[in-house]
Amino acid sequence: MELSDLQVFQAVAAERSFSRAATKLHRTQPAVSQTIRRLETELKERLFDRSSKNGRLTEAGVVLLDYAERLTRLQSEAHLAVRELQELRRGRVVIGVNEAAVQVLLPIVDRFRDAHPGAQVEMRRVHSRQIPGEVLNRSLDFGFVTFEPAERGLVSVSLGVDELVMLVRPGHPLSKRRHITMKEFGKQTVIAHNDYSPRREGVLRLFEEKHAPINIQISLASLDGIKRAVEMGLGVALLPRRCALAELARKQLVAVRVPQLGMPRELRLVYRKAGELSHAAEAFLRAAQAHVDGSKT
Amino acid sequence: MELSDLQVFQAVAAERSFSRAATKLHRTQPAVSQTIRRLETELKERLFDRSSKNGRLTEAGVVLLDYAERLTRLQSEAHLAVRELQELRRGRVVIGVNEAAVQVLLPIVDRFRDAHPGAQVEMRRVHSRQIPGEVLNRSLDFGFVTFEPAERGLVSVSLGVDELVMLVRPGHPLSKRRHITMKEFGKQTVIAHNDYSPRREGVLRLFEEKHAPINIQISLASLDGIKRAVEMGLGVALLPRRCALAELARKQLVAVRVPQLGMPRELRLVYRKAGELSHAAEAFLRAAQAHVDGSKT
DNA sequence: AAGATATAATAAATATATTTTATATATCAA
DNA sequence: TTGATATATAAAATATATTTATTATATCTT
Repeated sequence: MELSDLQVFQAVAAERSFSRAATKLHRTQPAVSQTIRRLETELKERLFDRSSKNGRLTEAGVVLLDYAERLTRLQSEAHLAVRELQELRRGRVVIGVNEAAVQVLLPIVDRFRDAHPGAQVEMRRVHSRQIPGEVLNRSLDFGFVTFEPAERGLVSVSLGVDELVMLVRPGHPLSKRRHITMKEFGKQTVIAHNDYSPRREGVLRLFEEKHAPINIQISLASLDGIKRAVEMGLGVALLPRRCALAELARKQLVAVRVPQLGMPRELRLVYRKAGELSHAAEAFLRAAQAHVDGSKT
Repeated sequence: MELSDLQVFQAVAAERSFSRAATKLHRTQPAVSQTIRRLETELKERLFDRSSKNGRLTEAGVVLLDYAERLTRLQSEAHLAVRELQELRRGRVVIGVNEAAVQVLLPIVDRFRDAHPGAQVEMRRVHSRQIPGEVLNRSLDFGFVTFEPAERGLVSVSLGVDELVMLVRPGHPLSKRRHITMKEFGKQTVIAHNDYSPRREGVLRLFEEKHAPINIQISLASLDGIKRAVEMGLGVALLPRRCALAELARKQLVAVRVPQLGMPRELRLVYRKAGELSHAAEAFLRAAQAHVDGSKT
């Protein structure tokens, strides 16, 4: 009694016909007949009642069918179980991030790779606006955003809070200050990103309302360029603290808060609601959770 | 993935060695190697860790071993279930009877249950007319009838002969008689069933022809009611002897033959022609046969 | 009741798998 | 390193399963 035999048996039982089962299984009718006969001789029992036209199961056939179903189900479960293992090991997590996110995510990625060395992590540059859509359509497993997406079917967890801070070089006159006002910031030479975003517009408008219009004198295309320019003393920048975590730790740059701005922003990891995640993705989520929990304490 | 492959896999896991497993399975070592490799390529996953000498299972191997055990256990359960069916430790016989049959069948059922305590017997109330059809369409395994059904595909065996007798209470004036005439019966107060049947009509007509019309003064809906009424001396009844076997044995009632009626009726068990019966049904048939043979002697 | 049609069983030929035999390679211990 | 043990690989032999062609059987029609 082999699983393949039982599958043939199931097909015959389902189709109520040897020949229909044969075509369904891409075999010939005699092959099916033989398989059934093999089972029957092994069990010393007829499985189908040949006397009636419509392939009716005998009592023994009914009993065996039940077991056949349980056996084939268990077999596919076994396959699945091994696949799941593989997915964790070979699996791949794709995260959509914007430039500013990398430094926040790196410790999580590190923790995840530690636990699952075989798994791959890809961090893909995606504009924040597009992230929810791409997570939903499965182009991404995760997205890193600073807002709570409205799309249903998405969930998000907070990875902490961030705020806009003024970045200056260590020797800068304001570098010893704990915080400054918006007016003070307005007087600075500002180095900024040169792309458009609604949030950026919002910030600029906020400064205008406070009669402290920002004086953007240098605009660059990359976050890294901005930071290097600030380090060189070409001016100051207003960026989320998370964008310069590494430089702040190394004291290459100093962050000065601008409390008036009052724009603390939550960093969120968004993903499809549970049950729709790959095993690798779930493991990544656990790593993220562990990281958040670890940071809190 | 076949059950035989999994059994090889289990042997290797148990022996922690390909070659020891091979000797245990009465195969050669390469055969075992191939089987394992077959499984591994199917699952795209190694099952044993070849790097260490002692055949250690990989993570996937551990997972598969669990399923292999469940699968082989289920397989032997399937075998066992069919065996049990064959040995009649399971199985079920459904018999269609009318009210009058129960007393005749009970000793057969008793004998059958004695031999096969695990088997179930269901006696279902079915109208005589419907019995042949229900036996043919397998709603019933057996039917108890008093005629030989014409349907092809059906066979029947006689369980003996029965006749209509007059039932009276022990103290009744006629209770000591061996037999009476129809005329004598015509003078009695008769308690009868109140439903219609062609046979009943035939009997009534017969009495009229003999100028001894029956005087039905009480008619009841149940066989039991009739017998109780006779016991109470309300009248006499004309019923097949089999209907009152128990009461006759206990001498609660007395049967007096009416030879003129001359309507001995064969009691028959009908069933589908051989080869289409379940093991339980065949065993029941054997019990019936044995009962008939036993009664004759 | 006879013939048509569908379905399953059988037998021989072919194809496919599995096992063995023989040999190679790797690992571990001394 | 060698020698011992264990697993892998390759080719031939064997066994098993599938197909093709045919026959048997049953069911349905008329």
